[in-house]
Amino acid sequence: MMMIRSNSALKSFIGKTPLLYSAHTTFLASLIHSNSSFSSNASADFQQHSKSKYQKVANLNDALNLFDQMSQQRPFPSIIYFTQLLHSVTKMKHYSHSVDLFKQMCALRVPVDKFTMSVAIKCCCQLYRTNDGFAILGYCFRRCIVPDDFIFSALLDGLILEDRILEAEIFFKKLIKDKLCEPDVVMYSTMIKGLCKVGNNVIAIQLLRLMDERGCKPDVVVYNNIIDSLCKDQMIDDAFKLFKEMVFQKRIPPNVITYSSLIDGLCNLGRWEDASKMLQEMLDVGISLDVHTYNILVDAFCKEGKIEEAENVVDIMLERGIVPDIVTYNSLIDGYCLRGELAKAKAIFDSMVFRNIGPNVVTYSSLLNGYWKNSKIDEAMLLFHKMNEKGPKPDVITYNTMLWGLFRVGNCGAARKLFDEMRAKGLKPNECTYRVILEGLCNNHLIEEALSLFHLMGDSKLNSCIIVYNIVIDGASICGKFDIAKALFQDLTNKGLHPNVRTYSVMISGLCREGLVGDAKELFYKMEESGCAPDNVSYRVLLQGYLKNKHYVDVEMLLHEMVGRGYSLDATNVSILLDQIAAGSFDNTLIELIGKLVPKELMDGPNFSLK
DNA sequence: CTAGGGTTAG
Repeated sequence: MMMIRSNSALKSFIGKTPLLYSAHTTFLASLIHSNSSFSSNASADFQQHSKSKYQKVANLNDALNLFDQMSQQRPFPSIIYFTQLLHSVTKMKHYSHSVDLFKQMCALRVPVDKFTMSVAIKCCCQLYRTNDGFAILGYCFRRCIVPDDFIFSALLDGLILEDRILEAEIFFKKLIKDKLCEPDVVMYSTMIKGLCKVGNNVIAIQLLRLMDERGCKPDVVVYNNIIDSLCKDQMIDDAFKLFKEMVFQKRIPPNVITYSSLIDGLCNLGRWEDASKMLQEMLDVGISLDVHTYNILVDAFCKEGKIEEAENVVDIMLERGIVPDIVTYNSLIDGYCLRGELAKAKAIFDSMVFRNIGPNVVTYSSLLNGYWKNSKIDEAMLLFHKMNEKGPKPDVITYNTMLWGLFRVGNCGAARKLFDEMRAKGLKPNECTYRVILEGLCNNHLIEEALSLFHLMGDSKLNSCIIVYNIVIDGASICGKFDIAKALFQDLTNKGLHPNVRTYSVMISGLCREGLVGDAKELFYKMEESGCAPDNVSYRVLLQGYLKNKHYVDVEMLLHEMVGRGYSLDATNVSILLDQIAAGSFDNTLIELIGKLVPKELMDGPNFSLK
């Protein structure tokens, strides 16, 4: 059975590079040969028996009914039972109901204690209402309840959830300085998570060292936080350094999350063979893949366009008794969308209902994204309509997707309306929203509006972002306002921002568009000096500038450099070069040089017969 | 004696 599937997978790889093929196969092989993972639930069952009925409520309704009964008894049942019930509701993630029950308890004068407070604070924080959490902390002080690590951790976590990292840091330091508590491993881990969240891996590692020095031994969760963050930032070598430190120096056994993070990091870098090795290592040390790990693999295959492989992984999951969840199906939808197979994506979307998995906001957004990327305007509009009628509530990402699509088809008016609508619904546009709008306006030649929006952002985080600058600089330059582009380029350094490769490429392209080839060349060689090496795109842009401005003297040198760096030409370059060859502008040595720079994809095209 | 906190996937 498995062999047949592997063979069909094999077919899909014919024509691809052998390395990729074997890496994928090994990858699958290690999946196939791994042990089935039917873990014993004996201990869980045992624990079930010792649990009270307040801890075992199956759903929200039961919990609410039970609460009603309890609140009518006199005297009140033990606060322990109330708190257990509250905790059950919290574990079901019905945080707002939990807070509600807590409020009722207070109103009924049920003698709430530290444990109750702790659950209530936790719920406020998870609802992005950390300020309310702090209000309950004040209530604790008034009631002479001394808050403990649990309460402080919940508050710290809330600040981090709301991206209030600076406040989190101040709070954390204050706790230590005022000796309100000595942070334990969970609190350190939470603070470290926050630092990682804002990309401050270096400080996170410093805190890891500090906690060790202060006598709080880091555990696998602390390491996982940093390892995952490093993986997400594509700093996989650092991640492995930490991994080895954890395993060999600290003797902390990695868990399924450690491996999953590393495998995810490797897959995102396209390092299939290494990912495969890690998967094997994980199985060798006796850790089975869980639904998250499988989902990472499904997602990785989907992102590579290897849907057949992804489907194989799903089959393996099913065979092993691991039920694919909404994340699995969302990845598959993404994968089919990426390949332009919208009917397949829609089929999965529709099938989810039968599997008792209701499509969530991610599912809808993915399919919408697929429709827009493939120019299925009507389908996108219809699906969005359906979503508003009877689907999950669209979130910022949904709106960003819609805005992107509307701008792409040039419907700036509808985009405007939708933007107003999203704000009317109380959704806060994020950085991505502004990028989408700026780019949309620029691409539709509405540079004035883009600039006024850009200036409207003032000195916020939003326009102190190099990506945003790149968009506006490019937009201004495309719209013939190169003086503005130049001013913006100056402006960003004044703000202490560093131009990146893209910024330089955009500027070089702009200079060339203005016919200022000399300046373009100067900037091109300056960027390397500034520690920003030109990439393939920079070369292609400059070459295009040289050619379009008939600046032939530097072409040969540039081509040689491109060969040296292993770069290649794009379709535009090749097309102009072919014209020039036909016109006799280049001699034979140059034609040979060009031949080395034409990528295989372009060679196969019917328009290019360059040998 | 019974109760509470942190890690992976758009």
